[in-house]
Amino acid sequence: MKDNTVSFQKFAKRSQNQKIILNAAEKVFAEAGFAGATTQLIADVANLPKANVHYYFKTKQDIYRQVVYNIFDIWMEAASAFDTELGPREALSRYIDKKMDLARSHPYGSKVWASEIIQGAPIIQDYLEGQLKEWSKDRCMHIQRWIDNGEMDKIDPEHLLYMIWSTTQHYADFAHQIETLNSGKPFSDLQWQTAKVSVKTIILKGVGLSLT
Amino acid sequence: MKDNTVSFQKFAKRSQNQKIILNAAEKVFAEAGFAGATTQLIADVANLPKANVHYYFKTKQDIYRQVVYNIFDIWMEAASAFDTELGPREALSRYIDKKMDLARSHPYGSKVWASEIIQGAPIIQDYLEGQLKEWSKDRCMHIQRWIDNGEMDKIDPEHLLYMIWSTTQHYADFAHQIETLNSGKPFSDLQWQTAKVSVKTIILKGVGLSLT
DNA sequence: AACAATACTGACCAAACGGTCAAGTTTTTT
DNA sequence: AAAAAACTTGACCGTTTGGTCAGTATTGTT
Repeated sequence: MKDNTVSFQKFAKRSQNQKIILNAAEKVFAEAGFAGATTQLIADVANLPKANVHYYFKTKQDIYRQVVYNIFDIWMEAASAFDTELGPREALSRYIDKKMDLARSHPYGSKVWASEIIQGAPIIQDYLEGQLKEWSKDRCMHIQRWIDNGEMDKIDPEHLLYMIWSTTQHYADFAHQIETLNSGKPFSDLQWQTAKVSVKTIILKGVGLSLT
Repeated sequence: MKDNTVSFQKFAKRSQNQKIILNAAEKVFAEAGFAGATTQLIADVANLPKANVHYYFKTKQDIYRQVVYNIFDIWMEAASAFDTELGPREALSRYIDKKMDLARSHPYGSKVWASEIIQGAPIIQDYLEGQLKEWSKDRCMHIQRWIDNGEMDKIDPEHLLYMIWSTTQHYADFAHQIETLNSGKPFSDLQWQTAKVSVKTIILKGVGLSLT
């Protein structure tokens, strides 16, 4: 009983501080890029001395690596919302919903991901070639099947995926631009809802599916 | 006659070297981000000594500023392809075409632009609030008019613009990811054409317009 | 040919950075 | 209670970076 408690607390402390650091780092990496992010700034945002940050993570790259891995995990979890057993309308609709929710709830993560890819995926390349490629191929295959079944228009599945990715992530990555064009104000609940509906309407109709 | 030649050559030399530096810088900024780009690396890519780079540009920020301004100009030039006098189908179709061409011909510029916005537009904010906002408002107004005229579906014009921006720019900004999913090979001419057609087909049909 | 203006460059420097470390404190185990 | 393990931190250090500068070479002007 006592042992369990102790062990748990030990684990909790370490894990908790790492989480604080990673959250701070995600924000700093998103706003400054990998090179522009300083360990000092990450420490400041985490409200810890710099040396303490280095106690939990050996190098800046290690922090960055962990941040990117976490993002990839969240992305892959959302990817499972693309449930091909539901049929094209429901599957695509739910997937877009999930990705829009993610754009709103994890804007920093999305930005870090975007920067990582823009700069040639120096860290995450393995995952792109592995899990992401596998997932994409599988989903493209199912989309093609729907097309062959006459359930939707003849569209190159690959480009449909890219359109969903780009459009949804745009609301996170380019949030600053969107906010500027929105009189400097972040989207309201209603505006997010409108965005969601607009995206789903255009894409679903665009591939020959109705919304309802 | 002689004066003209001399003046021209003087001008040409300065302007030519600046162009070499800016081209190198665009690539370096795209691949490393602002902070990760070193003046030494820019100089190496431009095949010049670092001190020579600083002879033409006082600071790294000055180079970056110029690169971003140039990109904005190119973007605004493409924006004029959105000719509202043509009617929705032609206007949107040509605009998408132009943006896809730009994604292919100026991938570095697009990446620098994306990074600048992701990081909060520290340099280009004035232009976002000025020219870009004006342009967007004007185009949204015209789209709304088309909708009111029954020429296309009732879609929030703002989100239609975002979809076009994000989808087209995705082919530049996420080119590395796309290439990875394409067996590590860059898009062929045919694949670019397929991409163009796919994007136009989905978006145009998605807002109630046919391609032909 | 003499002069002036522009172009070029190696050597240098202060500042900032990632990372280390020794000396401490707190927590856990025995 | 005392030993061990984990955590915390200010001070420090080698390296890298943006930027300078003095001196040279080249080009243009008179």
